[in-house]
Amino acid sequence: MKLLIVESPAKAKKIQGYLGAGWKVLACLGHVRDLPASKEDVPDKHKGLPWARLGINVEEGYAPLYVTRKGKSKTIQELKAAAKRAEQVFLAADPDREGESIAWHLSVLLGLGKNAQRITYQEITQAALRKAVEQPRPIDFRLVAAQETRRALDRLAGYGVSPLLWASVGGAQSAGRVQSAALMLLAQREQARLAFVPAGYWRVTARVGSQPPFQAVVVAVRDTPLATAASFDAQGQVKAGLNVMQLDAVKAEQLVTYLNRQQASVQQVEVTPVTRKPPAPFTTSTLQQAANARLKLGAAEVTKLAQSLYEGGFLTYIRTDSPALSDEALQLAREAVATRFGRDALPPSPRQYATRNANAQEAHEAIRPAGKFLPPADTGLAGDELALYTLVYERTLASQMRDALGEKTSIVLQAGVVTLAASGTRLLEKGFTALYDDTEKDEEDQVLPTLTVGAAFPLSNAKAEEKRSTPPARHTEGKFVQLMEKAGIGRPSTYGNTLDTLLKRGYIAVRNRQLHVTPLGLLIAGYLLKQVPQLVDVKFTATMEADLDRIAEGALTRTAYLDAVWKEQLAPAIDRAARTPPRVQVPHLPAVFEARAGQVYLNAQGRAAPVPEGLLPEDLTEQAVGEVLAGTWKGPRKGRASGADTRQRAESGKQATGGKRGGEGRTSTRKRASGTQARTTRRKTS
DNA sequence: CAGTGAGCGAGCTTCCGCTTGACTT
Repeated sequence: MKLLIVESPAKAKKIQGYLGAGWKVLACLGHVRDLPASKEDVPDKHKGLPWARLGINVEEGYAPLYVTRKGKSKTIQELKAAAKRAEQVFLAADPDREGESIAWHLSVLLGLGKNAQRITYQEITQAALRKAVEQPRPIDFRLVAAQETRRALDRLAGYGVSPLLWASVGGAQSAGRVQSAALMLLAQREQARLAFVPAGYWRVTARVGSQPPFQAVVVAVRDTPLATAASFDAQGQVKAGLNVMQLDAVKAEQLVTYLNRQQASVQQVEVTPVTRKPPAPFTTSTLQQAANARLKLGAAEVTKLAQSLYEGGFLTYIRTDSPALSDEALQLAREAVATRFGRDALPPSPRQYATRNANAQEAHEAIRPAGKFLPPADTGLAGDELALYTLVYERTLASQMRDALGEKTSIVLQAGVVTLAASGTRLLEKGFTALYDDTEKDEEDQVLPTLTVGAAFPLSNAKAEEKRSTPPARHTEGKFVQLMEKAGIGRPSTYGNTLDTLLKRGYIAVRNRQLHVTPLGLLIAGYLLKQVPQLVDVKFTATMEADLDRIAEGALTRTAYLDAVWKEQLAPAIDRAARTPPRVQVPHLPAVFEARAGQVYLNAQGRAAPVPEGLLPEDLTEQAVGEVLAGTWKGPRKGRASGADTRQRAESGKQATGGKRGGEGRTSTRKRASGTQARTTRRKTS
C-alpha cells in the first residue's frame, strides 16, 4: 500500500478515486504543528524558559519551538498508523510556501527523514497525478525556511506589539502585520471622510426637443466651465488653478429662464466604438466582492456557502488567488456556452487568465463549477447556495464568451451663450453581457437620436438642482477584501478571518453594509502610525514577500532577514514607544477621543464621558457630543434606517479593567444591545 | 455570626495561515 497525504479531505476523496486500489489517500487538514499559542501549550520540558511562551528563541538564531496543534493529535495518530503500514509515503500538500512547510512537519512527525517524497501538481486529473507520483522530489528546505521566517516574524510582531497596546491604549487587545495594516486602510478612509468638507454646486439640465427628445446638461456658460463635484478638493475649495463658474440659487434660476427661451444647435457629434472584455473567473477576493455586491452576502456567509458547495462537489477549491482555468475546465465552459448560446458566442480561441497580483502563490485554479459544469437548474440546490453557484457558473461561462461591442455617442450643443452636453451608449453586440453583466448603471447614459451637426431644436423643461460634493465612499466587506488582496495583505484563506478579528475586537463595525472604524479603531491606528509605523505601512508585507522569495532562492538567510526587520526595526520601536494613552481629534468638532484605563472616552468642553456602545464617529454632531457628555445619547439617528443594521460581534468585549467578572457582564449587555436586532435586518428576504 | 463588598494583587490577553467538523445558542 502506498500512502498519499493532502490537506483537504474533499481532495483526498477525489484523488483516491483516481489512484484506486493499492493507494490510501488521507488528509492532514492543514497545518499539524505550530508555535505554542499560550503558556499551557508549552511542553513540560520547556516550561520556565523565558522565550518558551513566545515560541521563538531570538538569541539562538530565532529557533522555533513547535508543538502539535490543538485538536490535531487524532489526525496525526491516524497518519502515523497509516504511514507505518505503507511501503511509500507521498507528501502532496499544496504547491506553495505553506504547503512545503506542512510537508516538512509531516515528514518529521511521521519519521520519514530523508526518504520523504514530496510531490506537487497544478490540477487534479488522473494524468497529472500519475505523472506527479512518478517524479517525487525531496523537501525544499529553502522554501520551508521562507515559511518559518514568515511565521516567526508574524509571531514576534504580533506578540511584541499587542502588549504595547495593552499598556497604552485602553480597550485595545491586539495588533499584527495583517490586521493592523488592514485597520490602517480603513482608518485612513474614515479620517478622510470625517475631515471632508462638502461643496455645493448646481446642476442645470434641459430637454432637447428632437425626435425623440433627450436630456442635456449645462457644461459651460460663455466658455467658462460650470463647477461640478470634480472641481472641488476635500476642503470644499475649488481646486487650484481651475477656472470654473459657481452658481448661486438666483443665478441658477436665471439660467433656467434663459434656457427655456433658447434653441440649441448641434455643434459636435462624436461616435466612438466601445469594447468590453468579460471579467476573469473568480478568485476568493473577487467572489467575495461580487457576492457582496449582487447577493448582499457578508464575507463570512459567502465563505460558509462556498465551503459547503465545495464539499458537495459543486465548486472547485474556494481559497485561491489564481483566475486560471485548467484545459479541461476551459473545454467544459466553452461547450456549456455553445449549448446555451450557440458556437457564435465563443471567441475563436479559449481565453486564459493570469493573475496581476504580484504576491499570488497560485497553488489552486480559479473558483469554478467542479466536474461536469451542471447548469444551475440541474443541481438540485436552492436558496443562497443556488444563488452563489449560479453566480460562479455564469461568471465562468461569461469569461469564455465574446467581448461586448457598442458605441458611445457624445453630443455638444450650443444655446446662446450656454454650452450643453449629452452622451449615450448603444450596445451593438451583447457578447458576454447576455449572461453576466457587471456594469454599473450610469445615470447620464440615455438613448440618443441620430443627429447631424447644425441641426437646431427648442429647449424646454430646464431644471436647476443643488448638489453637494461627496466624500470618498466607505468600503463594503467585498471591496475591503479586494483592497487587502491588492495591497498584498493577508491570503485568500485569511481575508475573512482578518475582517472578523477587527469586528470582534471592536475596532470596526458594519452599518448598512458599510465598514466603519470605531473610536477605538481610530485611536489604535493613530497610536500605531506614530509609534510603530512599520507595522501599519501597507508596503511592509510587499517588501516582506520579496525578501521571503529571496530566502526561498537561497539569496538571503532567515536570521539575516529577521535581524534586519525585528532586531533593528520593530524591537527598538517597541522599546522606544511612549506608553501614554493616545488622543484623536474629531474633525470639525471641539472634541477628542481618548483611551485610558481600559475605556474609550469622549472629551469635550473640559469634561469626559465614556463613549457609549454602538457610537460611531459619523454619529458625532454638536448635539450628539452634548448627549454623550450628559449620558443621554440614545443611539444613531434613525433617519435612514441606520442604527438597526449595525453589526458588532457578540464576544467583542473591550478589555475590562477587572478580570472575568467584567468580561462576562459586558458580553451579556452586548448581546442585548446588538446581537438580536442585527440578525433580523441582515438579509433581504427573496 | 453570617453575609456583603471594597480593595488589592496576580495572571492573562496577543500573531498569521493551513484545513474541517464538533460543539453550543
